[in-house]
Amino acid sequence: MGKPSEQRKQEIIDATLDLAASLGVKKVTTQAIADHVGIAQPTVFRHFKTRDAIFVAAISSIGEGLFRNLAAFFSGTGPADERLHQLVRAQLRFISQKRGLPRLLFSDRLHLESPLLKQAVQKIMNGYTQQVSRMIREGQAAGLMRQSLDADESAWLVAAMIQGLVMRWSIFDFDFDLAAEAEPLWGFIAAALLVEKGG
Amino acid sequence: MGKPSEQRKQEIIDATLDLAASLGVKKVTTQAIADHVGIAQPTVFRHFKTRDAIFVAAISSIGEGLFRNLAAFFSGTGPADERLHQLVRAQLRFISQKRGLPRLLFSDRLHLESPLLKQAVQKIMNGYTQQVSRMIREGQAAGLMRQSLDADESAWLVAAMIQGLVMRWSIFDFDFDLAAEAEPLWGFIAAALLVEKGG
DNA sequence: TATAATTGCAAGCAATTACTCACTTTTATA
DNA sequence: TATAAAAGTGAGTAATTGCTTGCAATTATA
Repeated sequence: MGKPSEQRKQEIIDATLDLAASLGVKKVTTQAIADHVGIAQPTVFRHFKTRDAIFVAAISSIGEGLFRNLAAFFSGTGPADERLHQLVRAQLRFISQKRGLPRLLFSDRLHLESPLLKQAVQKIMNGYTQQVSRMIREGQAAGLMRQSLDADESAWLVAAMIQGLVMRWSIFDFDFDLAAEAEPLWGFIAAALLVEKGG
Repeated sequence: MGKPSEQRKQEIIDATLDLAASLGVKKVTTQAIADHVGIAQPTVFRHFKTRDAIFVAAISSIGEGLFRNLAAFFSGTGPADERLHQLVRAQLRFISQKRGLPRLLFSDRLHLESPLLKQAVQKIMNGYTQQVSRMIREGQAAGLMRQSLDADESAWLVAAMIQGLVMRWSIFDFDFDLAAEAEPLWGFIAAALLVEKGG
């Protein structure tokens, strides 16, 4: 034994997300993590100072993965509406493979207990909506999207829809195909944002 | 002492929601509830068999309050779009006074631990979207709303937007006026749902 | 007023769990 | 190969916390 720390850290993060997905955050004890990784429980604390630090690292890990996954659409060159459509699709596909995310996102650990964790999430959400807002302004500048809607507000609402969708997915125990919701979701967003194509 | 049980039950529910709003669900211990009500901790168990039963009762209490509050808009007589607008406004106003709600809704207690609590929430969500879906179909029948959008899907997405909004409100520590978000939210929903008024 | 049910409490149990400590083994490096 | 740092462990601790129990006070009712 005695793996390099970075590797073990990632194993611990992966175990945390796996366990959160299947058992819920509360049952992700340091013992459960250790068992899942195959190390002793005190060893977990060799790699993370506290249990909360593990959750923060897990959220950050997903956040980075998300941005890596969506970067192409944020800064692509095609028309803004098509890129937004693809963004929504890619995002739901990504999240549908990360069931641990809603479990962490909707945990009460997040919602008052751990300021650090909350800050990490706030940062991700702010970064995300800024990018979407920029895309909407591009769409407006290109005459593709309604001038009447405020870009920032609309970006927040698009984000809110996705969050609400993910929340329903989690509350209903992942019992529908999240990625498949991309099309009706885009139908709604397009109806709201895009200017009517005159016949 | 020795109040009638129904009164004490309500006091316990109110205390639970108060504490959840200010401290987060995890810190709502039976001891904290007892202190807040002004009774001894074991006395709590005279009125609720388990701690979870308290949360279920609290969620149900809010659910009933919500439907009581929105019933008029669900079954009103005016045009569907105006009623939906008012519904959104009333709903956000109602929720903005119930900060304990998102704390419970986004607690990990809900998200795998307590099937009863989850069922209670699923029931409320289903009932809500059914009503909204019906309103949208009325709007479509009256020629006010786009035929191209599926009423059920749209109802879920409207609900998702509100949930996402409430979630942001909670993550950002209630630091913006939730009720004031009703107008931009309606602007977006209206753009999506309503048929363009031909000039 | 006698009786039974309800509401109340102090004390404590049993289980959980994040985290520490003393110590050994492995890995890296000079 | 000698040495130090890193990674690992078994055993244990301290704190929390949902819930039980035995008993007293209150309330309702006959």
